[in-house]
Amino acid sequence: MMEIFYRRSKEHGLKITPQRTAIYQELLKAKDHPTADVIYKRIVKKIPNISFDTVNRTLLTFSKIGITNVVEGYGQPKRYDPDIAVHHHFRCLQCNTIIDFHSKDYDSMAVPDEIKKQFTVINKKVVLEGLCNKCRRR
Amino acid sequence: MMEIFYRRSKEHGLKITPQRTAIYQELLKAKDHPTADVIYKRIVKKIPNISFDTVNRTLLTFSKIGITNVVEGYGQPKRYDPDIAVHHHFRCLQCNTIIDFHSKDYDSMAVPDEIKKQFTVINKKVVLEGLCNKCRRR
DNA sequence: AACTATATAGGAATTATTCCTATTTGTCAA
DNA sequence: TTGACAAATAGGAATAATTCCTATATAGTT
Ligand SMILES: [Mn+2]
Ligand SMILES: [Mn+2]
Ligand SMILES: [Zn+2]
Ligand SMILES: [Zn+2]
Repeated sequence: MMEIFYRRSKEHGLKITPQRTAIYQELLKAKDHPTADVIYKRIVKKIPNISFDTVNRTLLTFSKIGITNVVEGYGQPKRYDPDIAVHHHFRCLQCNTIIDFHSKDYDSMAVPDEIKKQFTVINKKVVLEGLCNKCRRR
Repeated sequence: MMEIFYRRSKEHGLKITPQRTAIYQELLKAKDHPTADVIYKRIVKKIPNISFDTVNRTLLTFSKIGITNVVEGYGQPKRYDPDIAVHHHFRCLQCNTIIDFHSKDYDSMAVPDEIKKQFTVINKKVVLEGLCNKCRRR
C-alpha cells in the first residue's frame, strides 16, 4: 500500500519526508474517517514536534494528488478517507459516525445523459444518512 | 410554498417573525445553494439591521425542522437548499457550483440489506463531482 | 559534500460558526 | 385588547477550523 504513496509522490514531485510518511501511514490505519485534528493527535505521540499545519496541509495535498479522499459531509471539520477505491458511505446524523459500504448496483448506475453532456463527471457516490443503532435507541 | 413554512413552524412551536419569513423567502428564491453569508448579504438590503447570527441560526433551525436542507460537501461554509424534494447534485470541484438534477433511476435504487438491517436510513442521495464546462476549458 | 527547491514548525491571521445577554416581540389567554 | 412571558433578535465576543507567513531545516540531486 505504501507503493502508491511513493509512486504518486514522485509523479507529483513531492518529497518523501518522515512527516508525510507518518501521516500517510496513520491515515491508512484509520477506520474512522478521522479529521485532521484527530490524525494530528495520534501522530504527535510519535513525532512530538510535528505541527498541526503540516498534518492539515499534508492531508489536503494527499487528497489533491489522489492518494486519500475528503469525505462528503455538512461543513465543520473535513474528514479524510484512506480508501480511494469506489465505495459509498452511510452517515449517522446524530453522532457523525461514517460507515463504508460497497454496492455493485450503486457503482454501475449510469450518469444521466443530461449531466454527461454538460459536465465532466470524475466521480459518483451515494450518500446514505440516518441513525446508527446506538443513536436509534437514544 | 409559504404554506409549509407556516405549518412546520407552528408544529415546532416556532414564532413567525419578519426575519424568519424574509430568510425563508430569500432562500426559496435562491437557485445557487447559497451560504449563510450570501443569504445575509442579500437580506440585509431589505432588513438593514438584521444580524448575521440570526440568519445563520435560522437557516440551521429550518434545516432542523426540515423545511430547508444543508447540501453535502467538503467542509468550508455550509450551503443551503430550499428544495426539500428528492433530488441529486452535481458539484464542480473547481468553482464549487452545485447543479440540481433529477433521476428516477437514482431515486428508486434500493438500499443494501446490509445497511438496512443495521441502520435507519432517512435519506439517500447521489453526489456527482467533476468539472463544469466553464472550468473544463481553463 | 554542496546546492537548492521544497517542506516544516510555530505562531499569527483569517474565516466560519457559535455563544452571550440585554432588549424586543410574537403568541396566547384573559 | 391587553398583559404576561417564553422565545427570538442584535450586536458583540468567543471559539473552532483553516490557512497564511517566514525563518530554518532537509530531501533529492549533482
Ligand atoms: Mn470510506
Ligand atoms: Mn439542490
Ligand atoms: Zn449514531
Ligand atoms: Zn466550475
